[in-house]
Amino acid sequence: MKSKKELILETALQLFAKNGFSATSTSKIAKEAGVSEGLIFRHFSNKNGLLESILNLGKQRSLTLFEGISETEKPLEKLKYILQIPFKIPANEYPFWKLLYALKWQSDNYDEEISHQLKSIVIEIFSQLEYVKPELEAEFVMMLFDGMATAVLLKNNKESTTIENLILEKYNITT
Amino acid sequence: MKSKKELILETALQLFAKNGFSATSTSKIAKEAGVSEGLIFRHFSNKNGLLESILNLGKQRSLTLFEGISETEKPLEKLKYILQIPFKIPANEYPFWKLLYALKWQSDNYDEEISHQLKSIVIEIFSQLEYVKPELEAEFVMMLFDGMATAVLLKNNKESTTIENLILEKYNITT
DNA sequence: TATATTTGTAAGTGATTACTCACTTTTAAA
DNA sequence: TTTAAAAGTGAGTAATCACTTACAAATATA
Repeated sequence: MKSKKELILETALQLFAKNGFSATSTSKIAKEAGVSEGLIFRHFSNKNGLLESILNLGKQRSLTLFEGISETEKPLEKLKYILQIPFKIPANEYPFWKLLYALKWQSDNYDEEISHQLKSIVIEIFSQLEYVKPELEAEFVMMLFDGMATAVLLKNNKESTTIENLILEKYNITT
Repeated sequence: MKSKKELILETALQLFAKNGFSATSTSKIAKEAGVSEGLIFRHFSNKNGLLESILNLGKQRSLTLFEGISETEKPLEKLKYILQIPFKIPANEYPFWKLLYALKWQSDNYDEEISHQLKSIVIEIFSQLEYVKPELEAEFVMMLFDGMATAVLLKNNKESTTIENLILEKYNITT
């Protein structure tokens, strides 16, 4: 059974992802979660603290997506895994990633951490594959990655496997 | 010389793009623009009306970017032009596109109009180029397009021409 | 010049905001 | 079982929200 603290976090995440952080009032969160508004501030210092808790929790849970990269040593298989990540996001984590991508566009909240780590991994991959300009190719993959994630999160693409295969073929990855 | 109405529109666009629509109050806009708050509501029915005016004005100004597509009949040149669009956005139009992309993530405001028009053009291009699955390839280009626009608008990429050329090469387009 | 219309302001409005406080209930340790 | 801490509530708070209203200044038309 969920604690009321977890209930607040989950409800706030849903509302933040759907309507935005500023447009979601603490009173709405409390009402939706079925708790008193004061309880939010007992568990979290303030509304921003609530957002940070959501972000930290979401990162912990979601970074498991990236763990699989190091399961293989072969660079092309690593690349294959990375290019598949956006399509492997579980539906229950959509709200978290939506929130993260939405916050990107508000300057002060832009989280570069995750994408930076991923990019350096991709650079290493293209170095091993002896690309002439591995940094440039990695930059391209990161752009593609953003585009894929956007497509998955905003349009609920039913035929994701076909586009997934198309992308893999462009790097001569058999499926 | 700018009218106060134009001044309000311009100021609101800057603030909406920087801090978000909900986080920007009409009093902030008025103070920043140096006009009384009441004047905002004289010129625009309400805060949402102000947003719509900004969006309409921005679209009119910015759709000139897309006019160039029909200047040539050759499909590959059309494609080349389209793939270059994100890198050709003038800096003074950044706030508008930032606002548009930020609004994408709030469900009810998601503007599909522009991207839908563009996608059907891209489908036609790949049909003429005799791709086996033109819709799929177009979907890929649209994803790439979103990723490029994000990269340009969020990271102020200094070496945009190199990544631009890389992308063109992937479709065997000489530069 | 006289008048009508548009543009602009200052001071409001009730509602909502994030957050606090005094208090009660529940849980857990001694 | 006593007691202390943690969890939870509901009624507040001042500040800010989007928006209105009554009125003045500027502009255009006759």
